[in-house]
Amino acid sequence: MKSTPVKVRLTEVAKLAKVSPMTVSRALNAPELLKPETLQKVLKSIEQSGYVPDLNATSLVSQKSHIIGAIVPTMNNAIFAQTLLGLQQRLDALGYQLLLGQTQYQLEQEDSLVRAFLGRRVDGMVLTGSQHSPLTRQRMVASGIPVVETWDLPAHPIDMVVGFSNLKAGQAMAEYLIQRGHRVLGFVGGRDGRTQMRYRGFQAAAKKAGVQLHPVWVAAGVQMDQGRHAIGQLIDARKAVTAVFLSNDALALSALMECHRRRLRVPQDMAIAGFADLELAAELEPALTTVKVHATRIGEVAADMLAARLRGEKIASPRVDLGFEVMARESA
Amino acid sequence: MKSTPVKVRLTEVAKLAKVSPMTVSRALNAPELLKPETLQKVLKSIEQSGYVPDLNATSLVSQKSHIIGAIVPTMNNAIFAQTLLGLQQRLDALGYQLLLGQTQYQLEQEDSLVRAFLGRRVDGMVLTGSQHSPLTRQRMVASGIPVVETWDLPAHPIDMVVGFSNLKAGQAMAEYLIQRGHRVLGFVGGRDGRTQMRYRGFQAAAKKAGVQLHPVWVAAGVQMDQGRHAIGQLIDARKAVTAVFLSNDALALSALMECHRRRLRVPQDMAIAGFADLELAAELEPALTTVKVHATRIGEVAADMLAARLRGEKIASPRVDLGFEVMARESA
DNA sequence: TTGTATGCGTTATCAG
DNA sequence: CTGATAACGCATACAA
Repeated sequence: MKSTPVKVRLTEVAKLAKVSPMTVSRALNAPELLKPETLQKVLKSIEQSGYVPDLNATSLVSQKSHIIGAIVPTMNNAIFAQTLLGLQQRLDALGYQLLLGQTQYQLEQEDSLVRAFLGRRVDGMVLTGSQHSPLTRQRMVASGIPVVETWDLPAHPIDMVVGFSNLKAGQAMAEYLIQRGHRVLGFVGGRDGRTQMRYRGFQAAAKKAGVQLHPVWVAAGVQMDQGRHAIGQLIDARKAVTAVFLSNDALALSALMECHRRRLRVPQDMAIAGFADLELAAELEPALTTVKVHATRIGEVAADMLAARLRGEKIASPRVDLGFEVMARESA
Repeated sequence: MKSTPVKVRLTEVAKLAKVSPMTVSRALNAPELLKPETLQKVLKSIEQSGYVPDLNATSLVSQKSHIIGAIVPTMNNAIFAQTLLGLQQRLDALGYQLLLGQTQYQLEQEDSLVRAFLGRRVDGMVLTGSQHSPLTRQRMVASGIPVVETWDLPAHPIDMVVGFSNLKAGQAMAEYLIQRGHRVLGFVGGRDGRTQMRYRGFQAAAKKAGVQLHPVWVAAGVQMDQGRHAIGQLIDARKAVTAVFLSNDALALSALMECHRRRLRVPQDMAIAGFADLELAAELEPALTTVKVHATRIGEVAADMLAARLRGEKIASPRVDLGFEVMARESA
């Protein structure tokens, strides 16, 4: 049961307090300019009427929406959820709101989201990755708003970047596995750009060490159970693979469990490594060796970069490399 | 490197096409009213200028923002991420955008988010759970916009509801475990309202069957490793607990792994049950017995309810019970 | 210290 | 079929 909604504007409050609309506006935005008594009077009227300023109108006149748009492939992946968590928390503290879009790994989706967000006159944008359609790039540049690309360190960013080198991360994991004595490696990952970069790094290190490498490709925006199937495939192929790097921890979990099921000892019979260092990585038995990537921090830094730019500050570095860390645990 | 952003409005496009601003507006919103030639001319100018309509202005005059606000405890929990996934996908199809907020399980946060969203003149709201401060309830009712509460089936909803009975879900799991022969049960969960309801149902069923119950309370917005600690506590207490129900799958995973670590066989020495049926539940070894709750569907239904209401349709049922399902797998 | 006029970028409405 | 005018709710700039 809802009461008839009475739309209350500045004018209504003004009448109630017997002042001009401008005085009400000032009570909210520059209270120090008002005589204490009038301020009290106005605040009381605001309270009584339940007035909530219309931010659309404010945005229209101030030319600032105080909204940041963010686009992720999917939030149904803990790793992007973490970045969004950091982003949202920081934005909240900075007085910005978050408009969210998901592409489900479809590039066209990004185009239409970018357009919609620009229509909303977002003050800034956060994009995931560095692979965008020419149209998206063009729109972003033409808009003139600050843009942060995340999860990567492209050579030619649209504007600002916070991330890490997926190439080096893949390389580091290969080197770690090789140093642990493995001579036949497996790789399992999707077809998205960041995973491809990890593979290239992994491959380069394998080649350099003269080590064999067997990749298995799964669909982007993967179902977790692809991990199980992919490692099953590698095992059944009898290529003598002794260590597999899966491009995210969810896949790695699935693969690890498949090894248990097949009574393979991890890491003795098969070493398993993941990517992301989700919370679950440390919980697994054996604990998962993986690459930690500071997902939450990426979101926080993105928010800070945008905010600094919106305050008109010069950004010390428009390219922040947060690095990564190989978390050597039990599984590899 | 950014080019100087040229703000292009309706007027600019109109000048370019040598028509009035209204004609441009019509080219976008009611093209059938225009003479084909003028339409072509205008569309060309729009294209050339890269014009993107300012939706803030549109919202101001139309009194419709085409934005839906959603508030979740945290998106760093796969289960809410799933609901958001469903919500966002459906909203996108319906032409609405998603403004997102997280409370981190803090009630005051909800108040301030609701206020901010109302200021943005969202067309509708999606809330998580049914426990809200009086202020939030009051604001929601006073706003007159459609509101959907999710993940619960409160007796006195603010407006519309989609969810399931947490009480019955808890009860069903207890009955399942009891039927499997367990006589001393453990429960691990947080202090949030929905978990409390699950506990009440679990407790009621235990009592009815004359079965012992040992609860362990962990912090809301729990860290996953609380699962490990909690079950360790139950085991060390030597209360002869043979089955533990953890209020989410993440906790259950952690508990399950702790059992492996202690060389307890699951389910023979200790049965483990979770809640949510996250993707990982089926992947675990042994596969996790849990309660499936249709998280994605909750988001979809919420979107549909809002959209129907915003189209002015009568909602057949403002209370949708999506139910749940005990997924009997190997762990219990 | 407070009030008045004006405009932000669009669309509803009414004329032509 | 197209254009002129007046709003939408607020804040900037100036006046009093």
